[in-house]
Amino acid sequence: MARTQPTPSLRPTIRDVAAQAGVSVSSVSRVLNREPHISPELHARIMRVVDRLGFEPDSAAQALRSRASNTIGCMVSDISNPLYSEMVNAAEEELQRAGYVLMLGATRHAEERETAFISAVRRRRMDGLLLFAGDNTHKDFTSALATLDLPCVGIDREVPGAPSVRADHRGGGFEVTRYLIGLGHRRIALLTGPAAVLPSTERVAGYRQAHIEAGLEVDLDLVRPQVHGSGIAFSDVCQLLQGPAPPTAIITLGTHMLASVMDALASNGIRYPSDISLVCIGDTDLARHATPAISALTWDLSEIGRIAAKTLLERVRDGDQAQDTRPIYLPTRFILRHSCAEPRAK
Amino acid sequence: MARTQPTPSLRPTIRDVAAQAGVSVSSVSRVLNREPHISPELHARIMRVVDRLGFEPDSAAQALRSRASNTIGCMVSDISNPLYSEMVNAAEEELQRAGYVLMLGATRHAEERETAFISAVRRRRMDGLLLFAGDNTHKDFTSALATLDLPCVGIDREVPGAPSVRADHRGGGFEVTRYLIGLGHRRIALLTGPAAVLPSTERVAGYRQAHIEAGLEVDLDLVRPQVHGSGIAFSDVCQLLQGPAPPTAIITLGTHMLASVMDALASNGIRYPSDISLVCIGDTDLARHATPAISALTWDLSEIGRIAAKTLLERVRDGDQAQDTRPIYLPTRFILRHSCAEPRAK
DNA sequence: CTCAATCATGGAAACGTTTCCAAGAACAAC
DNA sequence: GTTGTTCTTGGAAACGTTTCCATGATTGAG
Repeated sequence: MARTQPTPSLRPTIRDVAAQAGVSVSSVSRVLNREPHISPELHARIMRVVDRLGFEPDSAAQALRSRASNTIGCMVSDISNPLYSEMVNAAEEELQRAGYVLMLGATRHAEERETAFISAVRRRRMDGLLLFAGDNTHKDFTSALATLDLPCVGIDREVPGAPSVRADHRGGGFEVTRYLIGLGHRRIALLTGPAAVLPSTERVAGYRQAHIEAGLEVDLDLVRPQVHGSGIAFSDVCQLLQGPAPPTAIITLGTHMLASVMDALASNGIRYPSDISLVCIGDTDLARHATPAISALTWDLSEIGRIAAKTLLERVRDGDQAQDTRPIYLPTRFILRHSCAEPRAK
Repeated sequence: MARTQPTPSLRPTIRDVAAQAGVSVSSVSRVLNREPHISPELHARIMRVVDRLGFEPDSAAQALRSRASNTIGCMVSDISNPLYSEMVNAAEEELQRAGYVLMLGATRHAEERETAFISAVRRRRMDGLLLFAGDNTHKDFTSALATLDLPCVGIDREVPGAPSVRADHRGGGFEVTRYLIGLGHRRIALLTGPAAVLPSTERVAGYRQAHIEAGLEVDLDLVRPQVHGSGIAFSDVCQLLQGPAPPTAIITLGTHMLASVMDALASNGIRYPSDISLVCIGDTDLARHATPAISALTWDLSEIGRIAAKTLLERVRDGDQAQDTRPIYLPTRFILRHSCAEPRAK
């Protein structure tokens, strides 16, 4: 954090441009900001000098004076998760096109890093905030966020007073569960993310709903929210398989988790679809190319990222009048492959 | 870009703190910046007010005055590529720990977006720049970069005057090729990224070297640099397989490309390892869990990201004296699985 | 022809920090 | 007791923009 003594800048300032063009500083500013009431001659004269000098206005000075930094914050728990990186990628493209730069804050699920990022957002005068799925029980974070008073958009996350863009995880969970129930399964394990994260909450809700509609009880022991990382699913699956009433079907996340579920099946000598049915949430190369190929629930990640970015930009531009905070839902799609069958007769 | 009229800030400024504590503004600044020669009483009095008011210094003003933004730029072609997102993730962690924020610029392989990002780096007074692998024939970008005069670190990329952190792609390419040659293969296809990107260049060099050491000719028709995206590998593989002298082994990138190579094999009725041998570069869930499992070349992505970030931070802190620009190499590791065999006797 | 409105520009005051400079107090050395 | 140092603090000038206000030149309505 050691600050060094400022050296005289080598870069031309707006004053240099004004001097060389023989006009006032405010005229240069007006030309650069495309304000009305400027004569063509003045415009041409100034732009010539701007080009010749290669003048680029200083963002810090602009932000200081005008209170806008052309910067959007992006808070995500784990950018190395392909689900997130694909959404971030699409969002960044949209923001870049509009002249904004994306500031990335990876929280790694730690609330202190979430609140720290909020502080950075405020100090840096970011113009908007993209909030990706995260633990909604973090109270300190929620209250820090509330003090922010900044255009926000939630992605697979509820944000008080802000719109959100979400895949229909509840509907997806429902559809997959209903499909498995329809095949005759009665003990369906659900391996999903941490319970306090919206997609998981919704997924479990869909799962329950499917059971209720079929008149079945839900055995909560079969619902296994996984802490982050890939190691845990393995032992959970082993435990379920070796328990007194093992599941006949497993629904699991496609990213990270699917691989360790497959490992667990293999090390217990269990094969799909004959011994157990398998569905994964979030399509992956692995799901597509495993043998047999694995049925998967999928949705358009890029589209979510794009819509979120566009929605946020609208709010940034319109200021406070944008009060439509209804969530935007994107459908999921169930891709049937060859990983499911009727359960074995007992 | 429409700027609104600045409203009187609700947030306390350093002046408010000074007034409430009954001290001068410069004293507050000194306390906040941990400068020496401050009496404990003054320190306590100021910090009390800082805490009570929840004062957070404004980054724009700091950047304007001190010419440091505590911001690191990160230029990457495609953040949705798991190879990159994992490195970025590790780098971000390191930077965050040091109090820096990462500004992401995804170029999507377009030179205009590369130069635009350089401009953003300058305008925003970023303190350093992480440059991920990209097309090294982009002259406009190279010259724009040269004018920047900022601490940089290349990742799987050469940057004039700056150190770089790289996996030993040449060694990896050599090792894999030698292994396949050792099995008896004489026609080994190499599907890699665009030729002008360092890892591909190096990989091809290793591939050639292995051929030369074995006294074999290199058939350049077998070396297929792929343009970005996954579609192309499919047709390239089909073309090779259906050609007059099809390869008996394929080396392909693990990310994106492996899946379409497998598709191409399947649709030509060709099975590995019996009909053809297969190795992928960059380990993935798919490589691990395909049947048979696919031998893969791997390396430590997180470590690369961490080292790059640390190296950059050193350079940012030390200013210009850090003149060691030797590349830092990380080893690759070849994981033998069951996707290779001796070529069929003709 | 007058008076007001609009246009086109310039001057200067912000924005919120850091840092230079000055100055008094305390302290040490002679 | 004088004379330098070193501490400790305050005042004020930057940093590079945007934007308010002022001013003279046009224009238009009556």
